[in-house]
Amino acid sequence: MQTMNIYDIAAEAKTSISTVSRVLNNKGNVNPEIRQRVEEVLKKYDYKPSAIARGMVSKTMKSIAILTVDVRVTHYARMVYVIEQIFSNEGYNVTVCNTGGSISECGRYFEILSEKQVDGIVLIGSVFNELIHYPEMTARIKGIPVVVANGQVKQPDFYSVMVDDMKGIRSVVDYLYEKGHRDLLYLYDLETESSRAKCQGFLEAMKLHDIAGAEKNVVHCRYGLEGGLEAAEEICQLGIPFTGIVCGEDITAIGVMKGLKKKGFRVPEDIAVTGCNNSPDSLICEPELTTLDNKPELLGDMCAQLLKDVLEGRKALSNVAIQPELMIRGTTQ
Amino acid sequence: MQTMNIYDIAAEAKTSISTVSRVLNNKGNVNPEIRQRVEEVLKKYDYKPSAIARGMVSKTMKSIAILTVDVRVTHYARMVYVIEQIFSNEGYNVTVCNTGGSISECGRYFEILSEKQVDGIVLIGSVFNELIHYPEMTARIKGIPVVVANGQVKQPDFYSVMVDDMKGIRSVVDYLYEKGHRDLLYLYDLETESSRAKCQGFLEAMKLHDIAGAEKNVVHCRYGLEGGLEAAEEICQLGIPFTGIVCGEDITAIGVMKGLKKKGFRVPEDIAVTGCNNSPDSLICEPELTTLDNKPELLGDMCAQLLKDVLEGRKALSNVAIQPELMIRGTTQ
DNA sequence: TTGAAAGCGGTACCAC
DNA sequence: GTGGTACCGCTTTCAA
Repeated sequence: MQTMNIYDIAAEAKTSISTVSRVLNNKGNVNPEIRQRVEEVLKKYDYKPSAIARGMVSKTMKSIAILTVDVRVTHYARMVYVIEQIFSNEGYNVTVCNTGGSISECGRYFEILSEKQVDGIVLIGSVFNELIHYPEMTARIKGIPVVVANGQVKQPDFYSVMVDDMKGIRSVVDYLYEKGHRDLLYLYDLETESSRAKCQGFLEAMKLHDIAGAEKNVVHCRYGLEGGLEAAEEICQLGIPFTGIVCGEDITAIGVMKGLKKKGFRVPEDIAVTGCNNSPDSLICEPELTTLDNKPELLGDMCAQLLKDVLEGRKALSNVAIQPELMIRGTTQ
Repeated sequence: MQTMNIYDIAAEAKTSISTVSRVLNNKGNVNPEIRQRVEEVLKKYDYKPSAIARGMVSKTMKSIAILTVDVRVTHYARMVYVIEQIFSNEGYNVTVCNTGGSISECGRYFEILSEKQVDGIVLIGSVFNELIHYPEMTARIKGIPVVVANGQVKQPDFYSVMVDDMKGIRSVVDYLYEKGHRDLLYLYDLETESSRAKCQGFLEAMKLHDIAGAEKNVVHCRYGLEGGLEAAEEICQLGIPFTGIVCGEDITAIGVMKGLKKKGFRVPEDIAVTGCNNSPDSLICEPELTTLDNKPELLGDMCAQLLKDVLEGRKALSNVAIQPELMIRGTTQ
């Protein structure tokens, strides 16, 4: 049994394809008797209309794409998950693209996605801010609505949901200040808009607390556990003139903590450590990590809703920024 | 400027759509002069052929789907990543579906995917073994090749790449035995084919070492950190008649370890703990977790290659099973 | 209420 | 080499 098309169904039900189409989509009036006949044939062959043929006329396959640096990063996966659930519920399918942070990879995806006429795109990660410098890339998806999660690309059809990273880190510093910490180090790894905002939040908070010279206390290291370990090494060479280390990422914070412990320092007794992301990792390490929850699920949800609004013609420009929330755990006291 | 189609291009280049199609696909011979003309028009309008229209005749949109319980689980995300990279390199796009482990969700996805005529499907996770009991579900994707990662569904068009979980756990027990352990507990959480194989591996290994009554030492707990903590509680109530705990999942192992430490037990001095998956988590916890590396990247790679083989008409039935490898770390001695 | 027919934007076959 | 044309499988308009 070859796979049936609408003509076969019409023939077997002794009617026209127009009528079959009508019962298929519940559109227009159909004589109950004929409808009955058609439905029987439909069932008999377990007929499924071709989404491709349908897409040919409707100009949409009901699909969206998510571009992310790497789904293996839990923080991104959490957003991908939420967005996928929301859109799959509406009959969309969600294609996932790992760009590795490379703009040219991103461009390659844009090309394919535009040929496949996806309905919308979600860009996860503030790396995609760079796109603003590559109009020849964004030109490839002209007309396709794009939602950037925690990033802004000021171009037509680009929308954003922001996370207030700056304020978030400020609240971390405020908290540490309250706890009596004055000598804080800020450790960042990735160099994205988001990490810059965090860094700025650190500096602003220090200034607000009248702590001078905080600029010297901003240090860069490689991303990840290894990066954190290396950073701990360096920090120890400075003789640890700090009572607290504020990190831009949980995993780096965890690495730093491991490194410090290896060197004989106690966390939090000798030195406090904080991370950012409220990742599952932060509950695995010991002590559990005080971290900034930037609510990836909420972010993903808001991105999905915003994109849906745009696709369905609503003009709901979400301007609210997500406010991270401090999760106080064992690495600070 | 409306988006151009092949007719517009042909008109502007003063030729026929056939010729445009030829230069587009580099098929057949085209007079260099005309080709030149066509290419100019193509460039001028930055023309992109519609993949949907193309799909209409070729019956494929060059897309595959990956079904997984939950991409937020790093172990799955690692496979998704690898498969996505391989297929996107070939011009495919990869849609990701989170079934939450529910067969009916899986069925819903099958329906959509079959309407969209994906070229192939990868099922990640041995939960999908259940499908064998739901022929009405698999009927929905009749004709679409499916590769199951570490699972087997004996039906036409279903292919498998297996991981030898049983042997893997056997090697864990062997190692612990060598280290002098005789009283081992096996802790499992999920109830999948894979977890059953692991459990069987445990029992077989114990039998091979002439340790009787191992069946009583198989305990179930909830999945995850919490589950592990609860399990530790229970185990402590047994008075810990064990010197080692073999776990089916890293995260559960980590939970158990945390729980035991809270109760004053030392790992590995008082009790050894092992996990399974060689997840990043296993490097975060302290001490670092001895764990079975079941090589998700390799598994993903092999699934992708197998699917490609099938799609491209090669009959490369991969029968080799992946052999997990023991990563010895700090939780055993 | 129904059906014929015109697209949708390509591919591929077949004359010329 | 080139162009006409018949599909691919639907939706939609328009007469009947």
